[in-house]
Amino acid sequence: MKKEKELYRDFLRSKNLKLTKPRLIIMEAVFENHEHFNVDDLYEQIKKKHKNVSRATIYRTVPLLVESGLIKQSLRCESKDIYEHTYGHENHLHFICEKCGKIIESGFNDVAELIDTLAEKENFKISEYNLGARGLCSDCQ
Amino acid sequence: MKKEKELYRDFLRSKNLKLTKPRLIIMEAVFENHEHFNVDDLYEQIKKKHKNVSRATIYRTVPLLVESGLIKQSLRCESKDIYEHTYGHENHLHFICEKCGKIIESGFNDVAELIDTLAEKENFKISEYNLGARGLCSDCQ
DNA sequence: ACTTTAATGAGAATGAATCTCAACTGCACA
DNA sequence: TGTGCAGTTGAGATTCATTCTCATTAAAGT
Repeated sequence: MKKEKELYRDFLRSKNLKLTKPRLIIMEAVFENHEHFNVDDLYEQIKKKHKNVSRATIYRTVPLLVESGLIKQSLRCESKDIYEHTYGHENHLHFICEKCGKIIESGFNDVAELIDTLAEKENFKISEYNLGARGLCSDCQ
Repeated sequence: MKKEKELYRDFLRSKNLKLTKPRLIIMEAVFENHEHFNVDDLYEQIKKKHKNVSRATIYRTVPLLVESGLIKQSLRCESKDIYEHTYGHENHLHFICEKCGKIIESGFNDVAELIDTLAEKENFKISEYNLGARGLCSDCQ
């Protein structure tokens, strides 16, 4: 959590953005526990400790966290955008169960390597992988 | 187009769904040209030839086309769901340019194989791959 | 402290997707 | 070919995530 905070500070400074209370509260909430979360989750979680952080501010701050590389947009779920940590987390791919909604994370490195070579062929510079598959988990088959 | 139509017919029959005029019009529009499309594209395209196919009906019909295996949900773009053909199209992965929005399609088989083995480990039955990466295309770098 | 300028909160606005319901239409059967 | 009925449709209303507006507030350099 120490490192994340510093990275975030540096990012804001580098963009001439102010280190405001809401921005800190939101980033702390993000790193408190969630692996995957959406804006609503965040809002509810923050409301418990701090009054007066509005949804609008969360919607405005999340893209900053994405841009800073601390989180990234992940799958959509129940027609909400959902996000996941990237800092300190290995890249991984998602298997999403179509029946129970469970998300299984799996290794990644070999896949990424393969995709890198494909991207190279197209002269495409990858900034973010988006890899997964839908189907049925072992419980639901 | 012959085959698609038959598959669609069979699918509807197998589900005890009626082969109505709007359902035919929509499926014909889908297979007329688009590689990638959203509901709005479809609506505009259909309006040119046929009056009176409502958006609601398109929203109701697209999931049928998905379920029948003729199309699948693809990336989201401009906060709209977008779809792509699957019937008669090799699986592929998408490189999406974050600047100009261009979608580059690239090979797939090796990646799919790799992912299959990962899925096997988790005892997960894949029904649909979802593979891509965001970044910058050669023109936008 | 003061000033400037960006950031915030609250609620209004937007817009894709879904729902409602009266009118309509495939389609099975006579 | 006509009849009945359950599934479908069109049009507009509704929902709900996300974005916008704007008056108020608060960082941060001086």
